Amino acid sequence: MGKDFKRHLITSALPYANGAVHIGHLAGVYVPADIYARYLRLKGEDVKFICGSDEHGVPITIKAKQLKCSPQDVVDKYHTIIKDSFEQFGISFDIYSRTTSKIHHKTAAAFFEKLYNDGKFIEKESEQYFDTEANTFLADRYITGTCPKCGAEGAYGDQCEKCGSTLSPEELINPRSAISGSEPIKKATKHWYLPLDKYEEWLREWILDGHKEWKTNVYGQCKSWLDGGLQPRAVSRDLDWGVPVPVKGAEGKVLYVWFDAPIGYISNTIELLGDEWEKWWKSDDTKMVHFIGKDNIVFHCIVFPCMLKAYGDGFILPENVPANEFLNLEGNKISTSRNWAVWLHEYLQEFPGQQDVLRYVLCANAPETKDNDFTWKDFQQRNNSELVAIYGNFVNRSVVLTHKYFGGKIPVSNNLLNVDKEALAQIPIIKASLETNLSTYKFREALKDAMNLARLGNKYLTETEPWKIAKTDMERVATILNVSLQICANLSIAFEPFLPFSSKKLRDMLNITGVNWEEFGRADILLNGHQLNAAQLLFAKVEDEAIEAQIAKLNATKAANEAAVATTAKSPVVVPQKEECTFDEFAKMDIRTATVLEAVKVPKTDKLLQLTIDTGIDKRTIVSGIAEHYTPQEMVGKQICILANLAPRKIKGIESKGMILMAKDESGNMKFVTPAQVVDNGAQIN
RNA sequence: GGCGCGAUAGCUCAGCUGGUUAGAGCGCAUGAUUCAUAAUCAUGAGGUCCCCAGUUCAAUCCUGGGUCGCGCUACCA
Repeated sequence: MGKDFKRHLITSALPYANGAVHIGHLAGVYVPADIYARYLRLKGEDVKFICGSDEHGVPITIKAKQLKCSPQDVVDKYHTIIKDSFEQFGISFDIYSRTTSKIHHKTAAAFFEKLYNDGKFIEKESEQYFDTEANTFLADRYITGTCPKCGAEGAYGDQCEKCGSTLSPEELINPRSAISGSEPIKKATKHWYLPLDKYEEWLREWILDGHKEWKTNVYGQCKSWLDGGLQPRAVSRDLDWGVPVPVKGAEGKVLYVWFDAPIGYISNTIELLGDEWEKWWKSDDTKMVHFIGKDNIVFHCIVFPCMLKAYGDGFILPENVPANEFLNLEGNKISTSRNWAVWLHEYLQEFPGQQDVLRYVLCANAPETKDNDFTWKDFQQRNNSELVAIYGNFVNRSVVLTHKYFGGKIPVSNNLLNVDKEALAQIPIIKASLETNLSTYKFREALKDAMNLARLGNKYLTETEPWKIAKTDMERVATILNVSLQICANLSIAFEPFLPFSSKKLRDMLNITGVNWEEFGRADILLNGHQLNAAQLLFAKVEDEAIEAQIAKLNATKAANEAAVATTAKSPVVVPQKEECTFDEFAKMDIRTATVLEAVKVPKTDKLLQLTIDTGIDKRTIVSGIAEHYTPQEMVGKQICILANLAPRKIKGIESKGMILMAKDESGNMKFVTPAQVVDNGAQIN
């Protein structure tokens, strides 16, 4: 905002190294970030574009277990795939490192240590699930069970991959340890928390007053968090994979990934620059921008800034956080677990040399303001009728004609007529629009600007018709082609941030090297008499077969998914028998019949019913999460079975004394258990 | 359930602080053209600006309510 920045630090979200990168990641984060970075470099700005793999956290340890290898093996595998595919795709990171690096461990530990020594954390004990067999605490991801929302088996303690709901371990039905398969118990453990609430006022001022120009989704999300009041957030976890907490008595604890990962931006900068790094993180004249997806807003706008603020020592804050929405694929959400994605490393193999096509389509269709849909038909159409027909075709026309009439030498421009002047005058106008759009993160619009330059070229050629004039006035033809070629040279600059491979190809054709933004807009980039190289096509048509093959591939995935669902429906996955228990243990449970007297929905909840029941011994209240399966009216008068002596618990402020026994099938339908015939209330069940 | 963001031509999107006939690209139709990867250029058809109510001389834009999509977040002893 008018501020004069000396350098630009650009970060893009660290991809999680338990899978490859797909078009959703690219469209949301890496393509826009790369365009931005390339643009600034072209302008001669001092730029560092930082990224790396995020390699800690529980999902990776689980993946390792599934694959029967070490977590290190997992991250090695995916880090390599991700790094290679980014590189081939032309994402121009200055460094792509990883959080398992020594330097990151050292940096992250030191960061924690300073905050710890400065008394910036609070310590708290809490109850966590603990696996008695494996003798270890269980992170959310290490607990599996039945999803309470969709009924799918194998949901994780933090999320169900089938239906995508966010969960907490307590919600899982029939929780099991992912390590031993046993039923976990609750146990107290100590952790450190960053008291975000202490930074609320400061955040308000910084974001709500100071950054009204942020995208509405980002600003609104931040405001929502701040208005809701911030809570202390745990920064450590009981786990053996990650950066160990550098404090005495913290054995078996590591930094929580969200604390660890953003420090990766810093450690990767250190790895890249050595002692120079501080200039990039601690100078007011550095402009830092985080490119992320919308699910990451809170970490980059609230949590990480609090960490930097707590650390102090001159750390700068992001100037902007242009978070994008999500990209869907053929009408459905992209899903790694369901393999519903277009994987970058597969695309690179199946469409060799066509990086720019995907870059173009993902930018043109980027989810900047709302979720968007990627379809292969659209991909084909944009390639064939935009890249090939407009941009590629114009360049081809210009170069082919020049070879035909002037042996491939730049012809001399003579008297410029009005048409020529008008065409050339458009170039700086387009440039200005590009600059505005790029600097405000409107990459879709910016790409349109660049395309308009190619349109201008086609229009110019059609209006001037050099192939007709060639019969009478070669001098005029020389001027026309000179102008056309100057437009081509400008195109190679305009498209450089978006389509670097094609720009390079175009420059090779024009036989020029190097580009800089400064030249953009000029009509004398190519000198008279300069020899061009042979014409080659900038873009190839994408044939129907290629698209059909991709769609067939997706259909196969869909069929496989449906088959998997069908199989589980036919032969339901039955949860294995629990650990043996003694008769005494069973006898401790007081299970008996009861009748529902009243039932009401608990206000402001989706799933809770408050039931008044007659247990034979008393009338009591039970809160049960069955509102999605039974209406209150249905429940009244029904005889049910309850666990009567379960320790009472407050749910939504209501004391619930006991639990209703429910049977649940594969698709998540819950049915209460009832005696075959009505019996007296309070009848014991053994 | 709470909160946030979105909803504008067949598709993808612009529409600044409310103001005469709501714009662009692609697709479609018609015409022109043939240097070019049957590419290009011109013209045109296409919209209850999600719905309802309100404020206003005037609302796509403001207010209230609702519907749908997505994200964050809460309850399941």
